[in-house]
Amino acid sequence: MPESASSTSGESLLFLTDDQLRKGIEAMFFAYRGFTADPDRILAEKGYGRAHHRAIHFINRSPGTTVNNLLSILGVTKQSLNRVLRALVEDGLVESRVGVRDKRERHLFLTEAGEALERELSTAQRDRMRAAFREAGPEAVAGFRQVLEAMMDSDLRRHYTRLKESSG
Amino acid sequence: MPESASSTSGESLLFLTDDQLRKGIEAMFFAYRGFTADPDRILAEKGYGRAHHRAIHFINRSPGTTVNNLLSILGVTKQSLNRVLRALVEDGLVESRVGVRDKRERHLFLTEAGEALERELSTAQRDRMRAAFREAGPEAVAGFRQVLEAMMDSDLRRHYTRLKESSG
DNA sequence: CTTGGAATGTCAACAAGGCTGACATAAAGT
DNA sequence: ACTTTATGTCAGCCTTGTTGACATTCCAAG
Repeated sequence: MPESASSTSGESLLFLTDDQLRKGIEAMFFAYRGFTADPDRILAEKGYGRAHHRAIHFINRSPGTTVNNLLSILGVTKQSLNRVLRALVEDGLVESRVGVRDKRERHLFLTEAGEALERELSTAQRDRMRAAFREAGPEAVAGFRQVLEAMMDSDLRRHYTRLKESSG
Repeated sequence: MPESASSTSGESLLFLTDDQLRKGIEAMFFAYRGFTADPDRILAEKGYGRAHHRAIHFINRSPGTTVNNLLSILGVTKQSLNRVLRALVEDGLVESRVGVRDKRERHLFLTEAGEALERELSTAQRDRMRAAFREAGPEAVAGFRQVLEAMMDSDLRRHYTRLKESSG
């Protein structure tokens, strides 16, 4: 039986009790389902999955990015990403250009059609996020972001921070 | 081009700009990876996956729950859950008892071994959550929970609230 | 009481998207 | 030129989602 946080210093660390932590864990679980629900529906209609969404999202955020860079952001193997990218290229949503300086690299761009899908997906996801933000208020949103950032692995936080600062 | 929140009323709704929403979305994505990373490592060692973790977690939370109840919490098909439960029962982590009143139902319990694994997993996950909570502070944690609750689908929020109130 | 439908859980087969291993090509170092 | 390194592709496996078919149990209508 873990008896950790309950018996620490003295200055009201009640928010660190196992019970509070468990609530945080369950909140994370249920909220993530809501977070992905709307894009998932759109993707299913078009025969894509969450993996395609992630690729589209980050290509849109960093047009011209290489496959390798995308890999380190997404944290999957290149073989896995390759399958998804191949489908997107075949369907004309993503363009893959061989590198000029280094011909081993492929630079990735969304086509017009790819941008259209990206807008559809991100609009749906933003609508949900906006409703949640509005309901909770700006103070809560600041706390939300602080906790999430503290929960990231440090190498992922690097990616997050870089993206956050570009056009933020 | 979505031009939503930027042009709303007048009282400092800057936290609802598309850019702020995008940061929230990316924070959710990267944080969830951290959230699952530690249990995933433990599970992989033992030949289990995230699906097993979810089943173990909620059986521990509601001992004697039925398969059907678990289904509505987890949001997967009974066939999918059944595969996972079968493995856990075969490995002696979960006990499945035929219902007394209604023999169609199976009531689920963790065995000693199941409880041991549950503790190992939840301790790892709580450690991460505790570090994040401590770093962010109690105010941030309150906001974190508010936003997550607002992001849930209403039927999932029902489950969350019921669990939250039991032993909370 | 029996019989037909609803609820519950199980088995089989398939698809998406992770994974590792083997390999092709291009660049870079010796 | 030749090996080493980086990058991307192809093949095949595993987990965990999915639907479809089915067995059992319960319950309500006849």
